Amino acid sequence: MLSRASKYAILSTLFLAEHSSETHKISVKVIAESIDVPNPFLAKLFQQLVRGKIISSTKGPNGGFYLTKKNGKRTVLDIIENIDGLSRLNECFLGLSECDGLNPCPVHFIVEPFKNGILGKFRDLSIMEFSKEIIAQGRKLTLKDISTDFEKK
Amino acid sequence: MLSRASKYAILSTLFLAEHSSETHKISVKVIAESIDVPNPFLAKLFQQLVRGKIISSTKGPNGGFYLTKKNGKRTVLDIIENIDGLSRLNECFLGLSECDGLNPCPVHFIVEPFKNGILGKFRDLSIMEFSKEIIAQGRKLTLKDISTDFEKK
DNA sequence: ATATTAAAGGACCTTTTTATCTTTTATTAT
DNA sequence: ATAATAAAAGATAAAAAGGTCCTTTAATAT
Ligand code: FES
Ligand code: FES
Repeated sequence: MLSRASKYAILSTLFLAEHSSETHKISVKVIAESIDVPNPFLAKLFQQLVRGKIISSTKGPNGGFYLTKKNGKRTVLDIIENIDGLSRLNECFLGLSECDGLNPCPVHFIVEPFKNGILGKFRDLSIMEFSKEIIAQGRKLTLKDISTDFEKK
Repeated sequence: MLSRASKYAILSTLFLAEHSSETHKISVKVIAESIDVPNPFLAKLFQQLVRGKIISSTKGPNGGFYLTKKNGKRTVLDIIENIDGLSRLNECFLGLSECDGLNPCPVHFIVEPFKNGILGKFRDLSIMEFSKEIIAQGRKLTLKDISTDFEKK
């Protein structure tokens, strides 16, 4: 449904929301390691997110990526739109050319409320609001296998 | 979430459920054209479904693919398992390594009931039951753009 | 028996997605 | 000014998914 690229972009942007600021920029390297995403691939994604004004960057020493207040008001849906385009979110679960009530596939009426739920959340909450929710719930958004953390302990 | 291959396989098997029988076998070509799926690609998928005993085939004149009574008792989930494996169905929507309540991603509690709904339907209904539902509702499961049908009219 | 038909099997090709590498450009601390 | 730093840009590569083609095998109608 979402490409890996989108997922990386979402998690990384939420990471910036939580850990960066205009006075504390973060390099791709740090982010890539924190959430366990391939470094140069993430760099590419970030370039595109910067062009889409979803995140911000500055070059040079103490440079890196960060969110401005304005950036924080963008939505997760903006990220998806920027990376994957919106069409992928609206695909029929079984591949029919149209996903709507006109010629619904056998699972359409299970899929539709889910889609609306996800879409609503991605569209109506800003990145910053989204992030606050995550912090409040004490979640760790990393692709690292958390079980390895337990072992290390 | 599902590969295109799985989707093709599901729609094609449901087509067999509706249109084939032990005395009326259908060739890949006919099916591929009916639901608008690439012919040789579908042939490969069917080979695999036959090996998985989800559909049946006979070679030679009047040969083709069909469902036995036993085949009809298999489930859509069997098809998915046979083509994609089950892991793809259980992936976290945002790519976290585990999708469960332990470290749920921000949309986990929207995703989970959906997954359960889909999974339940795919697991608890046999292919034949599934098909009857579709017939009762008068659905057309083809990948063809239906709007072109309107134009042709 | 033979020709015909349609699936099975295996090799191969294309496109898309994911990932990497190298060079250039901008920023800033010294 | 200069060196160091980090992103931008662009070219390339590897992997996965999707799709095609050709030869072999099995079934059957004649
Ligand atoms: S028509 Fe298939 S999910 Fe909507
Ligand atoms: S943890 Fe992300 S969907 Fe379940």
